[in-house]
Amino acid sequence: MSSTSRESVLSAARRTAQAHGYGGLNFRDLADEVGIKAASIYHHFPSKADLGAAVTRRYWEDTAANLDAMLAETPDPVRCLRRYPDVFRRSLENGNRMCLCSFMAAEYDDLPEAVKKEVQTFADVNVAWLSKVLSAATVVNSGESEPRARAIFAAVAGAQLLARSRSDISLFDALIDSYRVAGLLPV
Amino acid sequence: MSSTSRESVLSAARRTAQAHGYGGLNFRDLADEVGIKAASIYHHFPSKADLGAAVTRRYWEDTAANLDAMLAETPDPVRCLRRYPDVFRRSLENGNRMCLCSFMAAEYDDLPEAVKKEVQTFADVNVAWLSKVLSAATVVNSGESEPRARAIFAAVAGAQLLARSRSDISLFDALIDSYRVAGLLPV
DNA sequence: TTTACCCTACCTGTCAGATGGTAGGGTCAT
DNA sequence: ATGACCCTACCATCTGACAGGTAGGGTAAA
Repeated sequence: MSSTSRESVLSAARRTAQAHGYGGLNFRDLADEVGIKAASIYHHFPSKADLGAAVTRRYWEDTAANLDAMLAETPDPVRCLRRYPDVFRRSLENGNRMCLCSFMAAEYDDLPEAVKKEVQTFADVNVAWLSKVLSAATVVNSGESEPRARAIFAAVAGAQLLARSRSDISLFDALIDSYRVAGLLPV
Repeated sequence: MSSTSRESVLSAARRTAQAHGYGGLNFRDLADEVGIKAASIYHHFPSKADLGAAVTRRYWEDTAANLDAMLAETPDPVRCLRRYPDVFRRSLENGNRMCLCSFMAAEYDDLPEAVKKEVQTFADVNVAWLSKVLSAATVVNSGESEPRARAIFAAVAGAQLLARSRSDISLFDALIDSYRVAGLLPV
Protein backbone atom coordinates (compact mmCIF):
# COMPACT_ATOMS: atom_id res chain seq x y z
CA MET A 1 0.00 0.00 0.00
CA SER A 2 2.79 2.38 0.94
CA SER A 3 4.56 2.91 -2.37
CA THR A 4 1.40 2.54 -4.40
CA SER A 5 0.68 6.26 -4.43
CA ARG A 6 4.10 7.04 -5.76
CA GLU A 7 3.66 4.50 -8.52
CA SER A 8 0.17 5.74 -9.30
CA VAL A 9 1.40 9.30 -9.58
CA LEU A 10 4.18 8.15 -11.85
CA SER A 11 1.89 6.32 -14.22
CA ALA A 12 -0.81 8.99 -14.21
CA ALA A 13 1.87 11.57 -14.96
CA ARG A 14 3.15 9.43 -17.79
CA ARG A 15 -0.26 9.14 -19.40
CA THR A 16 -0.91 12.85 -19.03
CA ALA A 17 2.48 13.87 -20.36
CA GLN A 18 2.05 11.62 -23.38
CA ALA A 19 -1.02 13.65 -24.30
CA HIS A 20 -0.24 17.14 -22.97
CA GLY A 21 3.50 17.25 -22.44
CA TYR A 22 5.55 18.34 -19.47
CA GLY A 23 3.76 21.68 -19.47
CA GLY A 24 0.44 19.88 -19.29
CA LEU A 25 1.36 18.22 -16.02
CA ASN A 26 -0.12 19.78 -12.92
CA PHE A 27 -0.27 18.60 -9.35
CA ARG A 28 -3.98 19.08 -8.77
CA ASP A 29 -5.22 17.04 -11.71
CA LEU A 30 -2.62 14.40 -11.04
CA ALA A 31 -3.67 14.18 -7.41
CA ASP A 32 -7.34 13.94 -8.35
CA GLU A 33 -6.61 11.10 -10.72
CA VAL A 34 -4.66 9.20 -8.09
CA GLY A 35 -7.07 9.99 -5.27
CA ILE A 36 -4.86 12.01 -2.96
CA LYS A 37 -4.33 15.73 -2.40
CA ALA A 38 -1.99 17.85 -4.46
CA ALA A 39 0.26 18.74 -1.56
CA SER A 40 0.78 15.06 -0.83
CA ILE A 41 2.62 14.57 -4.09
CA TYR A 42 5.37 16.72 -2.68
CA HIS A 43 6.01 13.98 -0.18
CA HIS A 44 7.14 11.73 -3.05
CA PHE A 45 8.56 14.31 -5.43
CA PRO A 46 10.11 17.51 -4.05
CA SER A 47 9.27 19.54 -7.16
CA LYS A 48 7.70 19.34 -10.57
CA ALA A 49 11.15 19.02 -12.09
CA ASP A 50 11.86 15.97 -9.94
CA LEU A 51 8.55 14.41 -10.89
CA GLY A 52 9.24 15.09 -14.54
CA ALA A 53 12.68 13.52 -14.37
CA ALA A 54 11.36 10.47 -12.53
CA VAL A 55 8.55 9.96 -15.04
CA THR A 56 10.89 10.28 -17.98
CA ARG A 57 13.47 7.97 -16.45
CA ARG A 58 10.82 5.36 -15.78
CA TYR A 59 9.62 5.79 -19.34
CA TRP A 60 12.92 4.89 -20.96
CA GLU A 61 13.48 2.09 -18.47
CA ASP A 62 10.16 0.57 -19.47
CA THR A 63 10.94 1.08 -23.13
CA ALA A 64 14.33 -0.59 -22.78
CA ALA A 65 12.68 -3.53 -21.04
CA ASN A 66 10.03 -3.79 -23.76
CA LEU A 67 12.61 -3.75 -26.52
CA ASP A 68 14.68 -6.44 -24.82
CA ALA A 69 11.61 -8.56 -24.26
CA MET A 70 10.72 -8.17 -27.92
CA LEU A 71 14.17 -9.33 -28.96
CA ALA A 72 13.95 -12.32 -26.62
CA GLU A 73 10.59 -13.19 -28.09
CA THR A 74 11.62 -12.64 -31.71
CA PRO A 75 15.33 -13.43 -31.87
CA ASP A 76 15.50 -13.16 -35.64
CA PRO A 77 16.86 -9.61 -36.03
CA VAL A 78 15.07 -8.81 -39.28
CA ARG A 79 11.72 -9.95 -37.95
CA CYS A 80 12.38 -8.13 -34.69
CA LEU A 81 13.24 -4.95 -36.55
CA ARG A 82 9.95 -5.28 -38.34
CA ARG A 83 8.20 -5.08 -35.01
CA TYR A 84 10.04 -1.97 -33.82
CA PRO A 85 7.44 0.54 -35.07
CA ASP A 86 4.82 -1.24 -32.95
CA VAL A 87 6.33 0.37 -29.88
CA PHE A 88 5.32 3.76 -31.24
CA ARG A 89 2.09 2.48 -32.68
CA ARG A 90 0.88 1.46 -29.25
CA SER A 91 0.94 5.06 -28.00
CA LEU A 92 -1.34 6.07 -30.85
CA GLU A 93 -3.64 3.16 -30.10
CA ASN A 94 -3.77 4.36 -26.53
CA GLY A 95 -5.92 7.46 -27.01
CA ASN A 96 -3.90 9.01 -29.83
CA ARG A 97 -1.06 9.60 -27.39
CA MET A 98 2.53 9.98 -28.43
CA CYS A 99 6.01 9.19 -27.27
CA LEU A 100 6.67 11.11 -24.07
CA CYS A 101 10.15 12.03 -25.21
CA SER A 102 9.10 13.24 -28.64
CA PHE A 103 6.71 15.62 -26.93
CA MET A 104 9.41 16.71 -24.56
CA ALA A 105 11.86 17.17 -27.41
CA ALA A 106 9.46 19.80 -28.69
CA GLU A 107 9.23 21.39 -25.25
CA TYR A 108 12.99 21.24 -24.92
CA ASP A 109 13.53 24.94 -24.19
CA ASP A 110 11.25 24.86 -21.18
CA LEU A 111 12.49 21.62 -19.65
CA PRO A 112 14.44 21.48 -16.38
CA GLU A 113 17.97 20.23 -16.90
CA ALA A 114 17.34 16.91 -15.16
CA VAL A 115 14.43 16.19 -17.51
CA LYS A 116 16.42 17.06 -20.62
CA LYS A 117 19.01 14.49 -19.60
CA GLU A 118 16.43 11.70 -19.35
CA VAL A 119 14.90 12.67 -22.68
CA GLN A 120 18.26 12.27 -24.33
CA THR A 121 18.79 8.92 -22.64
CA PHE A 122 15.52 7.70 -24.16
CA ALA A 123 16.89 8.43 -27.62
CA ASP A 124 20.17 6.76 -26.73
CA VAL A 125 18.38 3.63 -25.56
CA ASN A 126 16.42 3.38 -28.80
CA VAL A 127 19.40 4.07 -31.03
CA ALA A 128 21.58 1.59 -29.16
CA TRP A 129 18.98 -1.16 -29.45
CA LEU A 130 18.31 -0.47 -33.13
CA SER A 131 22.00 -0.34 -33.86
CA LYS A 132 22.55 -3.68 -32.18
CA VAL A 133 19.70 -5.36 -34.03
CA LEU A 134 20.70 -3.79 -37.35
CA SER A 135 24.20 -5.17 -36.93
CA ALA A 136 22.85 -8.62 -36.20
CA ALA A 137 20.57 -8.40 -39.21
CA THR A 138 23.46 -7.38 -41.44
CA VAL A 139 21.06 -5.27 -43.49
CA VAL A 140 23.55 -2.45 -43.42
CA ASN A 141 27.29 -2.15 -43.96
CA SER A 142 29.16 -2.45 -40.69
CA GLY A 143 29.92 1.00 -39.32
CA GLU A 144 26.69 2.23 -40.87
CA SER A 145 24.41 0.69 -38.28
CA GLU A 146 24.45 3.56 -35.83
CA PRO A 147 23.67 6.35 -38.32
CA ARG A 148 20.95 4.13 -39.75
CA ALA A 149 19.61 3.46 -36.28
CA ARG A 150 19.33 7.18 -35.64
CA ALA A 151 17.61 7.69 -38.97
CA ILE A 152 15.05 5.00 -38.22
CA PHE A 153 14.36 6.36 -34.77
CA ALA A 154 13.87 9.91 -36.03
CA ALA A 155 11.71 8.82 -38.95
CA VAL A 156 9.43 6.65 -36.84
CA ALA A 157 9.01 9.46 -34.32
CA GLY A 158 8.13 11.80 -37.17
CA ALA A 159 5.57 9.33 -38.50
CA GLN A 160 3.96 9.15 -35.09
CA LEU A 161 3.79 12.94 -34.87
CA LEU A 162 2.12 13.29 -38.24
CA ALA A 163 -0.33 10.47 -37.57
CA ARG A 164 -1.25 12.05 -34.24
CA SER A 165 -2.04 15.35 -35.91
CA ARG A 166 -4.67 13.49 -37.93
CA SER A 167 -5.73 11.06 -35.23
CA ASP A 168 -5.12 8.44 -37.89
CA ILE A 169 -3.31 5.23 -37.07
CA SER A 170 -3.61 3.98 -40.62
CA LEU A 171 -1.53 6.96 -41.66
CA PHE A 172 1.18 5.76 -39.30
CA ASP A 173 1.03 2.31 -40.86
CA ALA A 174 1.20 3.79 -44.34
CA LEU A 175 4.23 5.88 -43.43
CA ILE A 176 6.08 2.88 -41.99
CA ASP A 177 5.22 1.02 -45.13
CA SER A 178 6.63 3.82 -47.25
CA TYR A 179 9.82 3.73 -45.21
CA ARG A 180 10.13 0.06 -46.12
CA VAL A 181 9.41 0.68 -49.78
CA ALA A 182 11.99 3.43 -49.85
CA GLY A 183 14.60 1.22 -48.19
CA LEU A 184 14.93 2.96 -44.85
CA LEU A 185 13.52 -0.07 -43.05
CA PRO A 186 14.20 -3.66 -44.12
CA VAL A 187 11.30 -5.43 -45.79
CA MET B 1 1.64 52.58 -39.86
CA SER B 2 -1.76 51.30 -38.84
CA SER B 3 -1.42 47.57 -39.45
CA THR B 4 2.16 47.36 -38.23
CA SER B 5 1.19 46.27 -34.73
CA ARG B 6 -0.87 43.42 -36.05
CA GLU B 7 2.02 42.22 -38.18
CA SER B 8 4.45 42.58 -35.30
CA VAL B 9 2.23 40.54 -33.03
CA LEU B 10 1.94 37.90 -35.72
CA SER B 11 5.67 37.53 -36.19
CA ALA B 12 6.49 37.70 -32.49
CA ALA B 13 3.90 35.01 -31.88
CA ARG B 14 5.39 32.90 -34.59
CA ARG B 15 8.88 33.09 -33.12
CA THR B 16 7.59 32.32 -29.65
CA ALA B 17 5.44 29.41 -30.76
CA GLN B 18 8.34 27.89 -32.67
CA ALA B 19 10.22 27.67 -29.39
CA HIS B 20 7.45 27.19 -26.80
CA GLY B 21 4.41 26.03 -28.70
CA TYR B 22 0.85 27.25 -28.65
CA GLY B 23 0.74 26.79 -24.90
CA GLY B 24 3.78 28.99 -24.56
CA LEU B 25 2.04 31.92 -26.17
CA ASN B 26 0.73 34.56 -23.80
CA PHE B 27 -0.63 38.01 -24.39
CA ARG B 28 1.54 39.86 -21.89
CA ASP B 29 4.91 38.69 -23.15
CA LEU B 30 3.78 39.14 -26.72
CA ALA B 31 2.62 42.67 -25.98
CA ASP B 32 5.89 43.51 -24.24
CA GLU B 33 7.86 42.29 -27.22
CA VAL B 34 5.80 44.37 -29.62
CA GLY B 35 5.64 47.42 -27.38
CA ILE B 36 1.91 47.66 -26.72
CA LYS B 37 -0.35 46.53 -23.88
CA ALA B 38 -1.76 43.04 -23.62
CA ALA B 39 -5.36 44.15 -23.87
CA SER B 40 -4.59 45.92 -27.13
CA ILE B 41 -3.91 42.62 -28.84
CA TYR B 42 -7.62 41.90 -28.48
CA HIS B 43 -8.24 44.72 -30.87
CA HIS B 44 -6.52 42.71 -33.60
CA PHE B 45 -7.36 39.18 -32.48
CA PRO B 46 -10.59 38.47 -30.60
CA SER B 47 -9.14 35.52 -28.69
CA LYS B 48 -6.04 33.42 -28.25
CA ALA B 49 -7.55 30.80 -30.54
CA ASP B 50 -7.96 33.41 -33.28
CA LEU B 51 -4.39 34.57 -32.84
CA GLY B 52 -3.16 30.99 -32.96
CA ALA B 53 -5.09 30.27 -36.12
CA ALA B 54 -3.87 33.47 -37.77
CA VAL B 55 -0.25 32.73 -36.90
CA THR B 56 -0.47 29.18 -38.16
CA ARG B 57 -2.20 30.20 -41.35
CA ARG B 58 0.44 32.83 -42.02
CA TYR B 59 3.07 30.20 -41.31
CA TRP B 60 1.93 27.79 -43.99
CA GLU B 61 1.33 30.64 -46.43
CA ASP B 62 4.93 31.75 -45.97
CA THR B 63 6.15 28.18 -46.29
CA ALA B 64 4.20 27.65 -49.49
CA ALA B 65 5.66 30.85 -50.89
CA ASN B 66 9.18 29.78 -49.90
CA LEU B 67 8.80 26.40 -51.54
CA ASP B 68 7.48 27.91 -54.73
CA ALA B 69 10.30 30.43 -54.77
CA MET B 70 12.77 27.62 -54.30
CA LEU B 71 11.32 25.73 -57.22
CA ALA B 72 11.44 28.84 -59.38
CA GLU B 73 15.07 29.34 -58.43
CA THR B 74 16.06 25.69 -58.83
CA PRO B 75 13.78 24.30 -61.54
CA ASP B 76 15.61 20.98 -61.73
CA PRO B 77 13.36 18.80 -59.57
CA VAL B 78 16.10 16.55 -58.20
CA ARG B 79 18.28 19.48 -57.19
CA CYS B 80 15.26 21.26 -55.77
CA LEU B 81 14.33 18.19 -53.74
CA ARG B 82 17.83 18.21 -52.37
CA ARG B 83 17.20 21.64 -50.95
CA TYR B 84 13.91 20.74 -49.26
CA PRO B 85 15.44 19.89 -45.86
CA ASP B 86 16.93 23.37 -45.73
CA VAL B 87 13.48 24.73 -44.95
CA PHE B 88 13.55 22.79 -41.69
CA ARG B 89 17.22 23.40 -41.12
CA ARG B 90 16.65 27.14 -41.00
CA SER B 91 14.42 26.86 -37.94
CA LEU B 92 17.19 25.08 -36.10
CA GLU B 93 19.67 27.73 -37.20
CA ASN B 94 17.31 30.33 -35.82
CA GLY B 95 17.85 29.69 -32.11
CA ASN B 96 17.25 25.93 -32.17
CA ARG B 97 13.64 26.57 -33.00
CA MET B 98 11.43 24.06 -34.74
CA CYS B 99 8.61 23.85 -37.20
CA LEU B 100 5.59 25.55 -35.69
CA CYS B 101 3.29 22.82 -36.92
CA SER B 102 5.42 19.96 -35.64
CA PHE B 103 5.24 21.52 -32.20
CA MET B 104 1.51 21.97 -32.56
CA ALA B 105 1.10 18.41 -33.77
CA ALA B 106 2.44 17.38 -30.37
CA GLU B 107 0.07 19.78 -28.63
CA TYR B 108 -2.78 18.53 -30.78
CA ASP B 109 -5.13 17.58 -27.93
CA ASP B 110 -5.07 21.08 -26.49
CA LEU B 111 -5.46 22.99 -29.73
CA PRO B 112 -8.59 24.96 -30.62
CA GLU B 113 -10.35 23.49 -33.63
CA ALA B 114 -9.46 26.41 -35.89
CA VAL B 115 -5.78 25.94 -35.13
CA LYS B 116 -5.87 22.19 -35.76
CA LYS B 117 -7.24 22.90 -39.21
CA GLU B 118 -4.35 25.19 -40.11
CA VAL B 119 -1.81 22.71 -38.76
CA GLN B 120 -3.18 20.06 -41.07
CA THR B 121 -3.07 22.45 -43.99
CA PHE B 122 0.62 23.00 -43.36
CA ALA B 123 1.21 19.29 -43.80
CA ASP B 124 -0.97 19.26 -46.90
CA VAL B 125 1.01 22.10 -48.42
CA ASN B 126 4.30 20.31 -47.85
CA VAL B 127 3.07 16.97 -49.11
CA ALA B 128 1.50 18.51 -52.21
CA TRP B 129 4.70 20.34 -53.08
CA LEU B 130 6.90 17.30 -52.47
CA SER B 131 4.55 15.11 -54.45
CA LYS B 132 4.64 17.49 -57.38
CA VAL B 133 8.43 17.73 -57.39
CA LEU B 134 8.85 13.99 -56.92
CA SER B 135 6.65 13.38 -59.92
CA ALA B 136 8.66 15.79 -62.01
CA ALA B 137 11.88 14.17 -60.85
CA THR B 138 10.58 10.72 -61.76
CA VAL B 139 12.56 9.25 -58.89
CA VAL B 140 9.53 7.26 -57.90
CA ASN B 141 6.97 5.13 -59.72
CA SER B 142 3.96 7.18 -60.70
CA GLY B 143 1.23 6.76 -58.11
CA GLU B 144 3.92 6.38 -55.47
CA SER B 145 4.79 10.05 -55.28
CA GLU B 146 2.23 11.03 -52.69
CA PRO B 147 3.00 8.28 -50.18
CA ARG B 148 6.67 9.02 -50.66
CA ALA B 149 6.04 12.72 -50.18
CA ARG B 150 4.34 12.02 -46.88
CA ALA B 151 7.20 9.79 -45.80
CA ILE B 152 9.77 12.46 -46.57
CA PHE B 153 7.81 15.13 -44.78
CA ALA B 154 7.39 13.00 -41.66
CA ALA B 155 11.01 11.86 -41.64
CA VAL B 156 12.41 15.36 -42.02
CA ALA B 157 10.16 16.62 -39.23
CA GLY B 158 11.39 13.78 -37.04
CA ALA B 159 14.99 14.63 -37.81
CA GLN B 160 14.38 18.21 -36.79
CA LEU B 161 12.80 17.09 -33.54
CA LEU B 162 15.69 14.84 -32.61
CA ALA B 163 18.29 17.45 -33.56
CA ARG B 164 16.49 20.05 -31.46
CA SER B 165 16.59 17.80 -28.43
CA ARG B 166 20.38 17.87 -28.71
CA SER B 167 20.70 21.45 -29.93
CA ASP B 168 22.81 19.92 -32.67
CA ILE B 169 22.37 21.01 -36.26
CA SER B 170 25.05 18.63 -37.45
CA LEU B 171 22.86 15.80 -36.20
CA PHE B 172 20.10 17.07 -38.47
CA ASP B 173 22.51 17.08 -41.39
CA ALA B 174 23.67 13.58 -40.56
CA LEU B 175 20.10 12.31 -40.39
CA ILE B 176 19.23 13.82 -43.77
CA ASP B 177 22.35 12.24 -45.13
CA SER B 178 21.30 8.86 -43.76
CA TYR B 179 17.92 9.27 -45.40
CA ARG B 180 19.70 9.72 -48.70
CA VAL B 181 21.98 6.73 -48.12
CA ALA B 182 18.97 4.61 -47.24
CA GLY B 183 17.12 5.70 -50.36
CA LEU B 184 14.32 7.71 -48.80
CA LEU B 185 15.63 10.90 -50.38
CA PRO B 186 17.23 11.02 -53.84
CA VAL B 187 20.99 11.49 -53.88
C1' DT C 1 -17.31 75.73 -41.22
C1' DT C 2 -19.18 74.09 -37.51
C1' DT C 3 -21.48 70.40 -35.05
C1' DA C 4 -22.44 65.71 -34.54
C1' DC C 5 -21.11 61.22 -35.19
C1' DC C 6 -18.32 57.10 -36.01
C1' DC C 7 -14.04 54.37 -36.53
C1' DT C 8 -9.37 52.70 -35.48
C1' DA C 9 -5.99 51.87 -32.18
C1' DC C 10 -4.70 51.75 -27.96
C1' DC C 11 -4.97 52.44 -22.85
C1' DT C 12 -6.06 51.50 -17.43
C1' DG C 13 -8.07 48.66 -14.26
C1' DT C 14 -9.80 44.54 -12.92
C1' DC C 15 -11.31 39.73 -12.46
C1' DA C 16 -11.63 34.67 -11.97
C1' DG C 17 -9.28 30.68 -12.35
C1' DA C 18 -5.21 27.92 -12.49
C1' DT C 19 -0.58 26.92 -11.01
C1' DG C 20 3.76 25.61 -8.30
C1' DG C 21 4.87 25.64 -3.86
C1' DT C 22 4.91 26.05 1.52
C1' DA C 23 3.68 25.62 6.60
C1' DG C 24 2.14 22.95 9.87
C1' DG C 25 -0.66 19.42 11.78
C1' DG C 26 -2.86 14.68 12.07
C1' DT C 27 -2.81 9.39 11.80
C1' DC C 28 -0.92 4.99 12.08
C1' DA C 29 2.27 1.15 11.75
C1' DT C 30 6.75 -0.14 13.50
C1' DA D 1 8.17 8.03 19.77
C1' DT D 2 9.65 8.11 15.34
C1' DG D 3 9.05 8.42 10.54
C1' DA D 4 6.19 7.53 6.44
C1' DC D 5 2.19 9.30 4.47
C1' DC D 6 -1.35 12.32 3.88
C1' DC D 7 -4.19 16.29 5.13
C1' DT D 8 -6.09 21.50 5.49
C1' DA D 9 -5.15 25.98 4.58
C1' DC D 10 -2.61 29.22 2.40
C1' DC D 11 0.17 32.23 -0.78
C1' DA D 12 2.29 34.55 -4.88
C1' DT D 13 2.12 34.57 -9.46
C1' DC D 14 0.49 34.09 -14.02
C1' DT D 15 -3.15 33.71 -17.41
C1' DG D 16 -7.01 34.79 -20.72
C1' DA D 17 -10.44 37.86 -20.88
C1' DC D 18 -13.37 41.95 -20.39
C1' DA D 19 -15.40 46.71 -19.34
C1' DG D 20 -14.89 51.13 -20.12
C1' DG D 21 -12.28 55.15 -21.42
C1' DT D 22 -9.36 58.21 -24.52
C1' DA D 23 -6.95 60.34 -28.44
C1' DG D 24 -6.93 61.19 -33.21
C1' DG D 25 -8.75 61.05 -37.70
C1' DG D 26 -12.38 60.91 -41.16
C1' DT D 27 -17.23 61.95 -42.80
C1' DA D 28 -21.20 64.52 -43.61
C1' DA D 29 -25.41 67.07 -42.76
C1' DA D 30 -26.72 71.97 -41.19
